[in-house]
Amino acid sequence: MSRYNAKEVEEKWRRRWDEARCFSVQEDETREKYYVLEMFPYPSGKIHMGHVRNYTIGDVVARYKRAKGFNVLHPMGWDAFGLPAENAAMERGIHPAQWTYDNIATMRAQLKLMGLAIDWDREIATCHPGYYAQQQKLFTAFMKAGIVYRKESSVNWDPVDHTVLANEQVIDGRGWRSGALIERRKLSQWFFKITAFADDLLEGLDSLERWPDKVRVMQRNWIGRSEGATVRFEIEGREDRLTVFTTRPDTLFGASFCAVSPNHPLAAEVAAGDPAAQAFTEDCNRLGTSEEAIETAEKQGFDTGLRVRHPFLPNQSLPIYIANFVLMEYGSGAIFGCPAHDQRDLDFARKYGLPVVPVVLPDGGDAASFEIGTEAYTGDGTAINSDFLDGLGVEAAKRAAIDRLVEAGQGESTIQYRLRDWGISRQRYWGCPIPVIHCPDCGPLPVPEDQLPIVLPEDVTFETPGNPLAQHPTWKQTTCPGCGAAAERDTDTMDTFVDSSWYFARFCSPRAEDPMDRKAVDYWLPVDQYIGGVEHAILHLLYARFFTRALAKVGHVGLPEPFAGLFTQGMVCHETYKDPDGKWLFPEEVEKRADGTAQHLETGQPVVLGRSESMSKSKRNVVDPQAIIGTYGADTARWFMLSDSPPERDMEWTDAGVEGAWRFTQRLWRLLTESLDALAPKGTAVPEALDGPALEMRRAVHKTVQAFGDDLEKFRFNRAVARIHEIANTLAGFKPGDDGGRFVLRESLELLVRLIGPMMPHLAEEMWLQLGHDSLLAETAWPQADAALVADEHVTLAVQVNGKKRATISLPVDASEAETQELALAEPAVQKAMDGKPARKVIVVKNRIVNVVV
RNA sequence: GCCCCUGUGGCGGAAUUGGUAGACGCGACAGACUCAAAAUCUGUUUCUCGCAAGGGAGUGCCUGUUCGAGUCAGGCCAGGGGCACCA
Repeated sequence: MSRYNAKEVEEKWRRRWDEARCFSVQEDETREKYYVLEMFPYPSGKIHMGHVRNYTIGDVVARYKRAKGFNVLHPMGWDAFGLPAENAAMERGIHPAQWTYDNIATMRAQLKLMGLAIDWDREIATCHPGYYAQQQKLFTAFMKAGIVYRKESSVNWDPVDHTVLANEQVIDGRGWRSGALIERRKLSQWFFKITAFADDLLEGLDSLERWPDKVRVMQRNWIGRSEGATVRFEIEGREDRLTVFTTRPDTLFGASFCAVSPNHPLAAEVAAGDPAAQAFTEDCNRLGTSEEAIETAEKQGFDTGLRVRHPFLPNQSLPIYIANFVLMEYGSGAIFGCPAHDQRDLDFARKYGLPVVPVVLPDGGDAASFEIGTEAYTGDGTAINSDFLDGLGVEAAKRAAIDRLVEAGQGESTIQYRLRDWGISRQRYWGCPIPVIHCPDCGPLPVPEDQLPIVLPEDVTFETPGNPLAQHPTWKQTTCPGCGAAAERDTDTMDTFVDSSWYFARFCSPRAEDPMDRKAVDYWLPVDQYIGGVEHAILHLLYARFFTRALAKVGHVGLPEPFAGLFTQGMVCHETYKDPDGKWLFPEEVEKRADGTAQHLETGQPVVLGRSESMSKSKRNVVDPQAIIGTYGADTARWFMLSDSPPERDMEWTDAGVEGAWRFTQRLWRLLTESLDALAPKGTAVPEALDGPALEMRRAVHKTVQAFGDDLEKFRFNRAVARIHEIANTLAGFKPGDDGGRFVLRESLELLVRLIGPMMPHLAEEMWLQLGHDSLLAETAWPQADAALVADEHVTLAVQVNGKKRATISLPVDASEAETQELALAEPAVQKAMDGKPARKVIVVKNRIVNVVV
């Protein structure tokens, strides 16, 4: 028989699966469901190796669970809104919709080449009105439920492009596209009240047992819950008070100043009457929020001349500064400074000559001599110099201080979060329009449901900078749903993270007239296994968790957590190449030599080999999946993706590795074709007596079936692959002598084919056909190992003398300790190592090991 | 600065969770087949001493717990990731 022709065979089976509609699913209350989902792709143009890895892993899970009898939902869609489409429009004059749908068509075709077990009937694209119309309904429902609100906030404003930029789009204080100096501007924007769910999102993490710890830790830190106290300082000579949040109310007696953010109302008030203060706050704001600016900026303050009264010491007062390191966004935008026990406060106090009074004594320290030098003491200890707190530990002192604050009406215990509400307004075209009408009299009102959807106008221009929606001559003009007067639409669109915060729910009923069909989501949700890159560990996954809670609140779903299981796969890396001028080169431009050096294929110039890095267009270290699939077939690409590296770790893409995978597919095919003449007929019963090599072979295969299943359950695909190699090696050396042997050969091959089905589905189907089956392997149940064959009859165990292996012995499973010991001591090598000395102790661990201590 | 993860052959990685370290693959070397090449097949491949039989060392480093440590504990070192003026 000829070599395996991947191209022909793969095409054939993809057609068969399509024709049989294998992967279309419906709700079926009589069957247990399993929802596998990989993070849907952004249609950037072409699929990359990261997609191949992601969807291969998901497809193995989907096909395996299907074979196990689950009703498997495995859908695909497109995260299709976003800025790159607008950039393409500006650069090449293509309409964003055109660009996006073209890319989707290309990428869909590429994904189909992979042979994924996907229900394509459920395909969705977030840029399609059928999707974002539903999202607008959700927005208005959230508005009514009080989960959405409008607030003025300061944003990064690009004065050249007339747009708001995300922090990541501001580089060294300049817009990434325009290069213009970014201004801070106040804009009214829509916010999702994610902070209302902060505690619930935090607690929910504990229930996510099938999530990586790493992701849970990252989310926990991001939410950043801090317990502490609010203190309301009386301001001398005024009626109002200065509200401050602190996690260390126990250090109040060490307070030597208060400070407010340059954006604090009090700072604004002072600045209004004092040009020097005005100049200072403006200076602070100019520095902006870029990381480097923060890193290098010195602590600076401006004394307002105002003073607050100490809450526990009526005769003492503290100065109020405006300080550049106090954030308006966290707490109340004001702090009290205790220099002795906070490094930042200490730096500030030293600079402005403020007192440094230690109020926490480290354990074992001496109160009389304890002094603070250049380092604040932030550890545990006992309160000193603190009146009624003296002698208490930090925790007890915190409680006592809070009790006293409450008694005096000057504060209370408070919980603060680092998490901030989610601003979703974007001044861009290619996104979901925010369904709100602004009326001069009635204010902002949700668009009534019967007027939804608000569809994006197609006739927009990208020639002038700014938001095309705002510039459209007529689109925004409408009437107020409240009073009927002329009013304007909100011209902002939603952050694209909103689109991806509920798509998994839409997949349950992708064509429903409402955002979702409650019966369908109740059946399918939660996603049993979600798979994607760890780069989404915080934002996307947190937003989706928040969104699900919000959906529950408005009655669309009945559960808080969208993803019961999460798997974060590693990246695909490749060596990097540079020519002598330092220009990056594509792998296909480089020829590697046997001696480890490399040269440029066309010019013959030497090539500098760089370290392996995550594949990226900018470093050109990319390999095109379509080319690989064209050369070797999808099964080979899938197999290589699963080999060697554990899926959670970064993997290295190498030519040698792919070729190895390709050789193995050929080897499997040869193994089958060369065995066909020696097989027992299909359906032959298990022979009554099997012994010798045939029995050994049969045992080995059944053990593989058992172990392979365990590996898949635990996402240990690389070990599962290794087991297939092992059993293929064993099978290649197996010679079926008699009818028993012929039976075992058939059984072994059939089991092998069924195991590789989820990983190399096309090859497996073809082999299944060659083995004489007319049913689809995709519709065949997962094999069950025979428990009697999996259990060992004999074990080999090591014999150690003083912890050093000296021999191995073989004996029946569960042999008695006495028997084991006797056999172990009888080994010549053991006797030699004991050197004539008597055994002081012999440790026998049944079926494991013997250790002789002399 | 704070939090988290990872260190095993030339390389990717296994190791029944405290019990035979290096499965499986890649690469390399030797051989078979071939006019030749490719493909395929058979060996060898942690380091080290030795012709061999056989010994010794070995999972980033140090200390400990244990009959026994890649695995557990403590302390270092190195690499990676996340957060970061968060009061």
